[in-house]
Amino acid sequence: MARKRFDDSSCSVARALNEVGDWWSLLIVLQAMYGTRRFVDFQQELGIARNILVDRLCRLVDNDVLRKVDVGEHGPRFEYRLTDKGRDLFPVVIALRQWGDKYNPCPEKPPLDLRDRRTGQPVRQLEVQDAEGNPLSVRDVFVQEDPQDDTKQA
Amino acid sequence: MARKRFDDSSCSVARALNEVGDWWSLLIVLQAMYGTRRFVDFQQELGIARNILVDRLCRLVDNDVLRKVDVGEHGPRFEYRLTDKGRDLFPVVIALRQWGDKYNPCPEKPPLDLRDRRTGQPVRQLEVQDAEGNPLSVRDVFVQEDPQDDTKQA
DNA sequence: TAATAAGGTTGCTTAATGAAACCAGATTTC
DNA sequence: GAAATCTGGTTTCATTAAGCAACCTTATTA
Repeated sequence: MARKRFDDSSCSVARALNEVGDWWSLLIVLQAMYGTRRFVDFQQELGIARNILVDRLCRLVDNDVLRKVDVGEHGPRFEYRLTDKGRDLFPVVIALRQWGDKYNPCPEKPPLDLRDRRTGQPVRQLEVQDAEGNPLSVRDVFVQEDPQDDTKQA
Repeated sequence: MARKRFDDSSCSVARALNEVGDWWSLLIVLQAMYGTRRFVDFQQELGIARNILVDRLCRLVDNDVLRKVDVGEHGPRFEYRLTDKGRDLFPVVIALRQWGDKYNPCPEKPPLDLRDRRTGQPVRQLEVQDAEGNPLSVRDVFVQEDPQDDTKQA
């Protein structure tokens, strides 16, 4: 049967995964962050099947993560550009990258070295913080229960 | 054909997605962060098919994201608990949650209110920062090229 | 002794993935 | 000016994975 969707889930993580939680969407967003904008370039850099790429690009455009722009001087030529919503996936991608670098480093080459364009300094390790900026682990947080919230759902 | 895997990809994001990038794995990790540990509880709270749950739990255990513990006093009774590696997905989950809350809020109820257990203060918005703690956007960073790294791959 | 619970496994159906072929409009090349 | 090329797809088809429901085994409870 069809893959289950979470459009109406009360969990925002589930709803987020609904938009970018498949195998390709986040990688497409990542490529876009690297500067890729054209259909053929996504196809070649990711090695994704073309029909799947069409499907994912359309879905990302529908979900306002990418914007399809006709940049053709003579004849149609399209670019897929990140929207603000798409750019706001930056922390998600960085969090995944740092986790991957920590636990599944590539044996052959060092991890990609992301740096601040202005200072040349490396990007800081992401962490969940409290109001004062102190690091928080899973066990340090709780869900403030809402009186109206009768049932917890996925 | 089979879904493409990224085990050998040079991109750590791709390798990370290989482990937790399908529709269910991250939600299972999320549930585990909420405190769920038992097979039936995962099944009921997520509404996932049992065979798929078996598959995902096994994969997460294989990838050292979860640990399967026999807690049976008399007879087998199992718990699936987060490992350190699994707990380190906290920033990923929080980043996704904050993104989801910002762009796809649930119309009926307010977003889950995550708070610091110690102070009761809400969790701070995640952001990518430079060495001094200033926020960085996608456009503020670049990849420090490695001399040995001849080809960029997905 | 029967019923229930935990933790799966098996079979079946349907949906999604991937490869490759094809296609149409525009452009460059010969 | 005809042929080849590029871009951005669409179509077809074989394979795989997801979802559902039924079943199964061991252990506990009624």
